[in-house]
Amino acid sequence: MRITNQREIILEELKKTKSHPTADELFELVRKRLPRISLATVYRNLEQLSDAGIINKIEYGSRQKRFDGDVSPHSHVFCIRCGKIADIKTAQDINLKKIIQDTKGYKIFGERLQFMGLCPQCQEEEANKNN
Amino acid sequence: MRITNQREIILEELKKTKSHPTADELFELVRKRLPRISLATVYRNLEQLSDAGIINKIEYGSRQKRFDGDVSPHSHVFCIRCGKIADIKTAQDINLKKIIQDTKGYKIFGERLQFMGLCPQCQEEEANKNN
DNA sequence: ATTGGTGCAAATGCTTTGCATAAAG
DNA sequence: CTTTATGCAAAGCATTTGCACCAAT
Repeated sequence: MRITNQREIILEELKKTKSHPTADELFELVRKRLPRISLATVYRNLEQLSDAGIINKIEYGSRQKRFDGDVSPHSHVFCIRCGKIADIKTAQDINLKKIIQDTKGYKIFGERLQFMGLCPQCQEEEANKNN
Repeated sequence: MRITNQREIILEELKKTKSHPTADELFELVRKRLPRISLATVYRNLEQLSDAGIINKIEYGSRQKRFDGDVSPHSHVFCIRCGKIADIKTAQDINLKKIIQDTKGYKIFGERLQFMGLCPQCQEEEANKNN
C-alpha cells in the first residue's frame, strides 16, 4: 500500500474526529485540504484502510456506512432517532465468546456488540414533542 | 395493518425458513405461490412487519438486508466468506446492558450481539485451498 | 364508501468501476 | 520504468416512491 498524499490526509482527518463520519462527510473534511480529491478516492481508501485493519468500518441499520479511526476494542450506541453514533466503554473482563452455547459448527473469529438508544439531544426533543 | 393475501404469505414463508433470506430471496419464494406479486410489495411488507416487531431485520456488513421470522431473543453468526447467517444460542443469564460503564448520556433501549466466523463449508473450502 | 395495499416503472442514493493520466517506489 | 493510485464520469445495485387501480374493512 503506497503512501499517497490523499491517503495520509484521509487517515489523518478520520483519526482526528470522534464523529464516526460517513464517506461523504469525510470527503467534505478532506476536501478542505485537498480541493481536487474525488469521492471515489475516499471510498477506495476507506475500503483499503479497513481491510488492512488500520481503521474500522461500522455498519448497522442505516444505508450509509460509517468509519472509525479508533481501532481499540470498544462498542457503539446508535441513536435510533438521528443516527448519531457514540463510543461505549464496557467492562473489559467479559469474554463474549464464552457465553455462546452452540456455534452451529462455525469457527468464531470476532464479535460485535452494538447498543441502540436515544442521544441526549433527541431525548430532549422527544420530551418537548410530547407537550 | 390490513391482513392481505400477500402479507400473510410473505409472513408465512419467512416464518417457515431458517435461512435469514434477503428481500429478493423471499420474493422468489413467495412468487411460487403468488406469481403476480411485486418486489416492491415484499419490501413494503418486510418494512412494516419489522416496524411492528413481528419479524426482525438483520443488518451487518453486506449490502443487502436479511430478515428473520424468529423474534425470540438470539444472536447471529455471519460467515465472513460466504455471508451465510446462523442462529447462535447464548447464555441467557447475561445482561449486556450491565457491562456498560458509560452510556455517554444515551438512553439505552436494546442491544445486538453479532459474531463473525467461518461456516463449516467455508472452513473446508479454505482448508482445501491451502493444499 | 373509505382507507390502506398492490403492481408497475421510474427514481433515488450510496457505492463501485472503467479508463486515461499521474505519482510512488 | 513498473505498478499502484487518482479523478472523472458512468454504471451498478438494493431499495424506495409516484401513481393509478384494487381489495379489505
